[in-house]
Formats: sequence, structure tokens, C-alpha cells
Amino acid sequence: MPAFNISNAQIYILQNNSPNWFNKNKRSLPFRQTKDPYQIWISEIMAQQTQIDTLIPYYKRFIEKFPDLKTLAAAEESAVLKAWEGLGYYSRVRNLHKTARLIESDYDGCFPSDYQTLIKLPGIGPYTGGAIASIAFNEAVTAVDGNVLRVISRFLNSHLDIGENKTKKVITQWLETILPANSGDFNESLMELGALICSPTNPQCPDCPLRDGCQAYAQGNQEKLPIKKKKIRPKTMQMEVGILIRDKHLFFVRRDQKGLLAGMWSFPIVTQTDEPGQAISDLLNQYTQHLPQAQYLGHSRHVFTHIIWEIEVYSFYLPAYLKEETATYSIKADDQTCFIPIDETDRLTLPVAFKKLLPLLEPHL
DNA sequence: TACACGTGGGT
DNA sequence: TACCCAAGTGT
Repeated sequence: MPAFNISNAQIYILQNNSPNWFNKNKRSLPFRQTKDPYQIWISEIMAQQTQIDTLIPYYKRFIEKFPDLKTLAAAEESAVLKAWEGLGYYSRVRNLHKTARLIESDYDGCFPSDYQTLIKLPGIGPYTGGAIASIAFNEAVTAVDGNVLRVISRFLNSHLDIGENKTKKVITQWLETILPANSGDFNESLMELGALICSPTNPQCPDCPLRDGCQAYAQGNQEKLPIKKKKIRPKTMQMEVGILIRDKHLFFVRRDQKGLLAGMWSFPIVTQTDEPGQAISDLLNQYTQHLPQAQYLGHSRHVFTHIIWEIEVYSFYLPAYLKEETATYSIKADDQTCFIPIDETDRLTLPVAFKKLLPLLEPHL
């Protein structure tokens, strides 16, 4: 099934110039100093939907804290989640931890070295499996990410929608026909090219090692490609947050174990009802019989991939004397709720959506 | 197939 | 401002 026409000259360019370009131009990154599959794995999970510059400090801290598989497997999940705090897509770190324990228990602590085994592990899909297998073990497999889809779509002047699975399949199969022996460098070279030269906007074609074989460049289509269906606009939700304050302690609740920001700590938050402040007061009434008057603190917006939270923030000052009577006044002290000293909130794993509300409190303390 | 799933950076 | 995008995976 020849989806594209491709000349021998173009194959030559992909097989040779791109890896050569890579060896001369690749960035010095912490996870490029090693062939340890554990470290490659951590870096690849962090790299999912995340720019490299963003993850580097996280990666360094993570490797320092969890230097090997055994350490990670033995760690408390809360400690691992804390190390991921601020990176987003937190299911990645849950699966990471799950997989570490799985390798310890089912694979005798020995990191699986082949693609087919890797993609069975939680959090490792076709891209990450290909990346680990090729980079750490030099297996002859592709690693097709967003960069590669863009680079190859342009190179072939392909107008297929890269959001569709069949496009990914076609490009993967095309790459398999030219995959060289140094598969890891080859895969990384295409990704690095996409990150440094063949960028989504303003591609640096004059500096591109593939320019002379690039069909999009020849047609002047490099800015139009790749084709990608527009994403649906995120849904806006009107939310209310209540910050319960008692004797310089803040009240937090733990979120559900599934769904958005699963299992992370949070201020009490509800969707707004007709009467402003009513829904959050009703919620907090479940935690204390002595809910004081709400004080409006201000507004915040938090944009997720698929949701926008428009948040109205209220504070509620409980009198300090209630401290001795928390049980009586049914402020629960189990692991689903807690009061934390206002300057020690770092003990909790708090999503950015809530962390950025803390400055609203400062003028009122 | 389509959607859920975070956050920060760039234009 | 409002969008798009980023070394994707799970359901």
C-alpha cells in the first residue's frame, strides 16, 4: 500500500543526514547522559504532552529523590505524587508508580527490554514504548510523537489529518521502511528536528538538513502543514471555592480518586448555583455547625485542556476557640480532610489551580 | 472514534 | 485576549 511516493534520494536524506545533523546539533539534556532504561523511562513519561524545558527541573529532582526502580517502587504514592506536583496529567505519575511496583513484582525488578512487553505496562503506549525500546535498547522500532508527525507530514507534503489514528499508522509504517540500525538516534533526531527546526510556526527551513528533500518546502506549504482538526473549545464552568480559616490554619479536602485532579488536595469547591455564595456555604456546612459569614476574596480563572474554571473565592473565618472542639463541631480529622498551618501548605500536594488562590488570602491575614 | 486528562509558553 | 501547542495514554 504505497501511501506516498518517495524517491531514493529522500530515503537517503532521512537515513543519513538527519542522524548526522542530530549528533552535531542535539541539545545536552540530563537524560541524554545515560542509557539507563529507568531514567529514559522517567524522562519519556514526563515528556508526554510537556515541553522539554518545562520538565528538566522536575526530572533532576525526581532522579535525585528516586534514583532507581527499587527506590521508586518502595516509595509512598503521596511522595511520588508530590514530586510530580505542578507538572499536570497526574495519571502519568500514578501509572509510573504502579509500573515500578509491577516490574519489581512481576519482572524480578528487571526493566523489560522489548517493545511488545513495554507497551503492556501502565502509562506506556506506542510512542513511549518505541522511545524506550529504541533509545535504551536499540530495538528496531519507531517512536512517533507530535514532532515526528509534523516533520514527516511536511517532508511528504501530506495533507492527512495527524489527529487521526490511521495517519499515525501510515506514517509509522512509512518510517519502518527506512528505519536505520541506529534506531534510537534516528527517532530522537526526528523529534529534535521538530523541536528545534521544524517547529509548528516559523519553521527554520534554511537550517534544515532535510530541506532539499522536503516536499512541503518545495510547494511552499511548510506553514500550512500538518493538517490538524481544530480542537473543541473548553467548557466554561462557574465555580465557588471556600477557604475555611481557623487560627492561621487552612482547611483542605482530598479529591476523588478518579477524574480531574484525582486524589489531590483541594480547597472545597462546588459549581455555582443561582445565589452567589450559596453552594459553597451549603458544602462547608457539612463540615462545621458554626459556619461564619462568607467574605468575598476575588475571582480566578484556571484553564485546563477541556475545562475552564471561573472561580469565585470566599473565605470563612472560624473563631480560634473551636480548635479544641473540632470533633464536637464535626470538622473531620481523617485523611480526607485536614487543617494545615497557612505557611505549611507545601506539605500537601496541591494542584496549580488551587495553589494560585493562596495570594488572594494575603491582604486579609 | 472521541473525549478526559494539567500546565506553561508562544504568538 | 484567545488561541495553539507540547517527546500521549487510557477508556
